[in-house]
Amino acid sequence: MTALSIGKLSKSTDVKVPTIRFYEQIGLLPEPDRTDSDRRVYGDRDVRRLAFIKHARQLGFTIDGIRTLLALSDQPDRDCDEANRLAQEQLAAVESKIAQLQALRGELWRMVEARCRGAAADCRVIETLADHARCMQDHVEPSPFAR
Amino acid sequence: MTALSIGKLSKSTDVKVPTIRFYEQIGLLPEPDRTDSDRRVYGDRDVRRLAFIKHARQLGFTIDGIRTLLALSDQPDRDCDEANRLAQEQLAAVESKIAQLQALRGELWRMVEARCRGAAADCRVIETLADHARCMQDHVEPSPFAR
DNA sequence: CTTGATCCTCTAGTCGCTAGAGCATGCAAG
DNA sequence: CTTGCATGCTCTAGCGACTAGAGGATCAAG
Repeated sequence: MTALSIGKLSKSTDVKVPTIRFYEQIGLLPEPDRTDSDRRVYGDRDVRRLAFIKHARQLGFTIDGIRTLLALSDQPDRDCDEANRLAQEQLAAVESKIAQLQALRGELWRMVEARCRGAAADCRVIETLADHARCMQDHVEPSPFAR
Repeated sequence: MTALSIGKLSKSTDVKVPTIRFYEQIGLLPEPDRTDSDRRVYGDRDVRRLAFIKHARQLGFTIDGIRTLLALSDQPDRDCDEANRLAQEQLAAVESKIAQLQALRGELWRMVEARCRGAAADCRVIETLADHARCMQDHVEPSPFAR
């Protein structure tokens, strides 16, 4: 059973030290034991939990979603419809975000392609931005997933 | 020359009233004239400027990028390398974001596909999240573009 | 004239961190 | 054993881009 300082935990999970403290503060990570001089001491459980959190964040789950997922995995006797549902939702959000970004990419392509070489007066980039009618696809609301 | 209240401007550009005031506060929109009773009065110029801003935001430009773009379009005698550069950057950011999201989508597909029907104890969703080794692609840093 | 919509300013909250101040400790080199 | 730097601690404030709410003034329709 390894005992890790916050710095070691940070290195072994690739999550920054202030972020770990932040996760503790908002209750995503349990309050760890402390040394005599008040330093946090972590164990393998914490490494696994933090890795879980990190992975879920990378997949775009919100902190709240992760909270649910963690509660689920902490009580493994419940059924996991909730987890499936969250994953589904996440997938739908990612897919709509992709679709939206592909539309934006199209428009940016046109802008970059038509780029001007002269004065900004008839700069295509600026003109395209100024005249929304130029763009063919409708833009979508920024998805709740973003970032 | 139409004179618009902030509410009319909001409706005609589909930008919320508080957002318009916020844009004024941070200097993206000029301070408009006021009526005797201190209400903001806008004109066509403002409609165009706000539409420009909205469009650029939808394309993912940051407020700072938009500030540059607006400065460029306000001084049309300058050349527009800067605008081209910004558009290029934006395109690159969007493309990398798409690639990243496609990787995430792949992983979420696998999670959703393998979804369990029993107890959370061996829930694939949770297990996948817990065991990062399961995922084939490396996750990328969230791009600066997101949202 | 009344009522409800719209407007005003100001402050604070959102999300998920990140940065900094101002200290206390731990550890290795000299 | 001292020096000095890395790491740790708590606390507060900041980021981007809004959004929400309080508490009040004004406008326009019926």
